Amino acid sequence: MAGNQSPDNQPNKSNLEEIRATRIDKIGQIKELGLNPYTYKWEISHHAQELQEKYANLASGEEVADTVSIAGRIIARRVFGKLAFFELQDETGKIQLYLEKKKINNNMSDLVGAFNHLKKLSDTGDILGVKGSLKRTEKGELSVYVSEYAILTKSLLPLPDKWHGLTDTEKRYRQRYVDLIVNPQVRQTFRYRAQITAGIRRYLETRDFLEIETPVLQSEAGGAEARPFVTYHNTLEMDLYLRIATELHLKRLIVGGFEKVFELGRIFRNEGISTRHNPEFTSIEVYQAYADYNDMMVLTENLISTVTQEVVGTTKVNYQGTEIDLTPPWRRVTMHEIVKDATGIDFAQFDDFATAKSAAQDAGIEIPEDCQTIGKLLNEAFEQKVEENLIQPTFIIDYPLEISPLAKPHRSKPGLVERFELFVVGRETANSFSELTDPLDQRARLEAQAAKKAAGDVEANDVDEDFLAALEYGMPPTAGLGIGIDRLVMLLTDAPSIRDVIAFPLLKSQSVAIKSFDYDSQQEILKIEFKNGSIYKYFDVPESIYEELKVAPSVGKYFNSKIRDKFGCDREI
RNA sequence: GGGAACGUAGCUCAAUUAGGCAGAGCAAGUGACUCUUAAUCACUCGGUUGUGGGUUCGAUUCCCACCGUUCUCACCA
Repeated sequence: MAGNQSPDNQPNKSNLEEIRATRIDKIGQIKELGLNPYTYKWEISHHAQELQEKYANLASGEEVADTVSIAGRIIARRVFGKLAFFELQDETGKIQLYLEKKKINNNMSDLVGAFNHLKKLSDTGDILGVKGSLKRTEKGELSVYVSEYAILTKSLLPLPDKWHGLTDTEKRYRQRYVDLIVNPQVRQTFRYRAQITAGIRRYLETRDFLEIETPVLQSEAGGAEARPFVTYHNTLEMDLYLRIATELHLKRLIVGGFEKVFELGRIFRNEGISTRHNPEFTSIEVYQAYADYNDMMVLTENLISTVTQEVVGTTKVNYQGTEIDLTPPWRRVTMHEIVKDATGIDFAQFDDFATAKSAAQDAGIEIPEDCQTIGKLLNEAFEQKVEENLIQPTFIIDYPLEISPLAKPHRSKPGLVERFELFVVGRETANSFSELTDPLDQRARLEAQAAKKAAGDVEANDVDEDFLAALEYGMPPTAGLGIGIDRLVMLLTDAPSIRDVIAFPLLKSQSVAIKSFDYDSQQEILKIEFKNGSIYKYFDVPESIYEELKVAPSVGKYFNSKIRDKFGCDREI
């Protein structure tokens, strides 16, 4: 019974492959016992957190007869001869399992040696279901006093260090599932994120806003200045763009007669990646007919502070060591005023660009090539001297017209539009305007954009004629609002990087490691052996490709660009 | 795209200053153990030091290229 076999059957190694092999061997042993290592169902009566709360007052050493059934992942094992303590983690938290040989064997008489099988065949990482009563151990740890168990899913790969966890940033992002298993605060971040988006939707829906989905694939990518992703529809034989904003379609819905619409969804911009930018990100755009940007400021304050109160429990949040007070009302200041405060320059006083430019230069503002109007100069001054200092929530209002092609001219300030942006912790977090409803004015502005595109500006758009047609049917006075959801979630979850609030952020694909390759010139087959041991055959590969591969400075880079996904292939091993 | 830093066992980290046998803890394996909770004790296994070159008697360490990550600048939200 002790099973002391000859020493030749266990290689006794412990690198990853051997750990995996050992666990696969345990799968066989589980099956030999007539059990399934990948079961179908487990009836759960409670979650860990629920039990911790319900039995918080159970005294050390006490037991209660209540039977419970829970399931989760084994994250720690402390095994004695006839007794074992496991830590089980479910979505809500952790609870200890008190596993006693006598009790388990008595209750699981159908499985001879049930306790020993658990000891031998389970590993940290396995998904386990248990039934039992509640007991607080003599040392004070609330535990499920297990009478019955089942290994629900056998895990083949070892978990990261139980004490240090997983800290390697790259692995955390690439293998988020592991990150989620071992870092409870990461689960909490995504729980918050879900609550925030749900809270936003609830807030708007109770105020009679309708969420209407608009196309992600568009023949014109408009509504913002950004470089789009391009894709191709085979049957229609046309290029399509992934949307860079939801604006132009939501406005069509306003034309159609809806008075309050919004869409919370994914936007795609083919631009740089940073701690504040991901190529796909989530925005919400809200449009309300018969309202203006003043109404949107109130909506923004109330929406964000309400959701923050609901999710975080307060409207004062700590972001990277700074307390951010989201209690409304928020500071409102015009762009002209705040730039004047920061630089001493009143850009409203200038009549000609040259004077304004020299004043700006004197104030230490760097002026890029394409900055050739007073409005753009003002915006440069704002971005360089003001933006990063706007820590507490601040509405910057009344923007220059030339940087706001979809906004309505200001009702009393020439050259400006009725627009605001919300800044928190130095970041643009929301953008809103009284929407431009004049189709002729809109056409002129879009045509100016199209001219920029024709001149080579990759962020400018062509004229969306259908959108202009919609405006020509007549759009009621409307205010629009866009909020960057990822940045809002960062703020509310104290996340330093946007990647911390995106479950699966975009990373570069890891390079293929090629061990060797050879070529059959008769059949035009290129055979490539990878370092992970797999061998692929690529078909119909011209000899020239093979010759180039041989002399390529980086085999992996050449493979990625010229061979991978370009030729048909079969996996041999 | 530019700049800086980093990449060592499944995980967390040493060794690099000044080139000289790559080392721990956790995890894993075997055995003991009925109150542990980073369990303990004994024994054991685990490495092409990101990849490819170069310098050298000798490279984890120095040099070059490449791959990837992080931060940052640019672009942008």
